[in-house]
Amino acid sequence: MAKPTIKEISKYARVSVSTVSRVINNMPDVNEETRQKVLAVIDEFGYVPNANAKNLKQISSNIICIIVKGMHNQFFGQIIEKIQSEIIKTKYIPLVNFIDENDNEVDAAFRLISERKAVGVIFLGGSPSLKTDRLMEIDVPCVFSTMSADGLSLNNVSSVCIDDKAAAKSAIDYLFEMGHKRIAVLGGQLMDRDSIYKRYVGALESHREHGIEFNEELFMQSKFTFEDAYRAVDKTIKYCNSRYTAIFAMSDIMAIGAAKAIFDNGLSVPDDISIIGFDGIQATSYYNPTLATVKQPSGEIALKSVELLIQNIESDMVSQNIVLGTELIKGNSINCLLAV
Amino acid sequence: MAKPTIKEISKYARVSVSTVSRVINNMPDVNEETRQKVLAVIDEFGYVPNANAKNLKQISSNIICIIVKGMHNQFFGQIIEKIQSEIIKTKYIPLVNFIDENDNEVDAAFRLISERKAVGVIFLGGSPSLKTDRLMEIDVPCVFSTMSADGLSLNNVSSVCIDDKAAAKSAIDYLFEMGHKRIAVLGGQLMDRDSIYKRYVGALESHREHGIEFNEELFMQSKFTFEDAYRAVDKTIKYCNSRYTAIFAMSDIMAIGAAKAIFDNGLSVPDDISIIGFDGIQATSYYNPTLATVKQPSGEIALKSVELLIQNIESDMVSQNIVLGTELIKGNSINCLLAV
DNA sequence: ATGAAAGCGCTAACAA
DNA sequence: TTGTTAGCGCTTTCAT
Repeated sequence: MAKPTIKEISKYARVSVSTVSRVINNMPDVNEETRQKVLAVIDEFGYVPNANAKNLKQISSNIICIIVKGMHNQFFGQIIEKIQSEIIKTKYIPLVNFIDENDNEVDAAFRLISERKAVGVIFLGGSPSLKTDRLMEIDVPCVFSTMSADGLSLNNVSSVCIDDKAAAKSAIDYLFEMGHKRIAVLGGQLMDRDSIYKRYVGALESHREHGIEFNEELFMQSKFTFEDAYRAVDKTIKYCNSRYTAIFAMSDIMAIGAAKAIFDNGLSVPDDISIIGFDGIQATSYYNPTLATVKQPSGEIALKSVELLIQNIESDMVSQNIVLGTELIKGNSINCLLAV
Repeated sequence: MAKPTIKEISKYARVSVSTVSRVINNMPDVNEETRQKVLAVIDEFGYVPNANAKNLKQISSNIICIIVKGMHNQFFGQIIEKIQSEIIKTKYIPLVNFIDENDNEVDAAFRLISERKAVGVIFLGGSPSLKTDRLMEIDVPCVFSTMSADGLSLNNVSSVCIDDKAAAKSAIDYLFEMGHKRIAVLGGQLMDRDSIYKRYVGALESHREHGIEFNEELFMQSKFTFEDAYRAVDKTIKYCNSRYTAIFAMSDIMAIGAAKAIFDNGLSVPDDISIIGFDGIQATSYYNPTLATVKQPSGEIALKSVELLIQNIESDMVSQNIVLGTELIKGNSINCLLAV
């Protein structure tokens, strides 16, 4: 038999379709003998229930969809893998969707919810928080992973992230501690994504606390890619008269692009310019020199995202914003400018 | 209205459900006026067809599933993204599934085909070719992406990959050209994955052609991770008496791990030990020094994989094994030992 | 504990 | 060109 249906199974097991349905759904009200008989037939014919029919009937599907925007880096890679594996342990089914940088992530979520009857959504990357009007219309729980939903006051949206401001501040604080005074910030478009702006504010705050005014010229805007970070840093080295002794990069990928630009200009990391990155991807530990970074607890972020989402799906919990701690990894990419 | 169905739309548009169905499926036999009217109502109510119902009815689903085993690297990341975006351009729907290193990828495919009625499968990573018996039972077209299915003689299985043997050989040839004689090979478990074995054979062949016998001691086994490659290389530097002047790593990730181990032992790349990697991920261009590598045409692999699969889904094509060319990227990680 | 039967939302004959 | 209708495979009342 090619693809047996529940009907066929019921025929061969000499029971009704409802009984077979009860067996495959582990209902308690089935005679043990009957259950065994049905199970045997299912096994014999290699029967697999048709998820489409099941979901059609049940209206909802226990699909959790994960919408990923911009997965150019291992940081997201790690998180996605972990999210998937955590979801699989439950009765839910992960559906990973990579969307283009130019696509609207909330629209994508909508589509999946309508089309596939997804029961929950995890957003990874992008800036769904800027699409509140559309987001509000989503009638299943959502979790922003690595991005804050604080202040959004949407009760279907929760978040698991770090304190971007504090994390960025700790990085700059460290640079100041090491005697740096002219610190460049390599980041994305401000306002564009919340976390980017917060990191920027953290950088400013650290400057203020150290009694140093941040020179706007030392902000280098770049996309979160190797090449764009390279380009940005290369340009300032070649053409700008604002000199700096350290760079705070808003991602490790950018930090690596920056480092390469420095090397290619015949300079050294950290002797000429120190660098600290952000995220804590594995590649930083294997770079030459080992890159300092602010490590996000990616495993924990993934785990909490899934837990929180499932909680929200199963009970009517209120929206929560979980903030996790970061860890400063010192590496060998920062020079101490203080006479010891 | 919460979630309008085709019925509701038909009611409000004052047409029958079949007409609505015709409109949403772009059938030609609909009066343009009627079509516009229906479209307007669909838009007004924000109607989205229920994919479950559609697939249930159609038995098949136009879902293409992509089974990814071990996505620890950007190489796969790039390919997945491209495969997704190519599939989206068609009428098919990508369903990405990451599976654990210990899970059986063919079983996973089976599940998706049965449960979701997937119409095609792309395998990325893992070693499905070792599971021919189970693979044979799959009744939808499959494509191995980056892995060869040559010699499998399963007519539902095609592949898009590079010539691993030739590619590895070209890397080692280049090392010989640069005057290296004692070349270490850093690779995975032989026999485990076809492509790994082929790369090994390519390495041997190059040695033979250059009249040099490959010293088995110079084969370092490692998983395809930074840390394991690091461990393997660190060990040989510290404890082995077999010295080498160059390493051929079977992946760029391994090459980076190897490089770091060399640096941490106070040696230099390329002055003490030269390195060439494999895959051609972006990180190699941004490493310090720029790493030599054998670049796989990842975009083309992704594109051809999708094209081939769809061809096989739509017409009854015979199984094909497409082999694409690689490019040797020279980088700065290889020292020339020849007196010039 | 089990069965009969009514749909879930959609497509695809077939009829008009 | 449009409408009517019979299922697709399953779950879930409601009887028994």
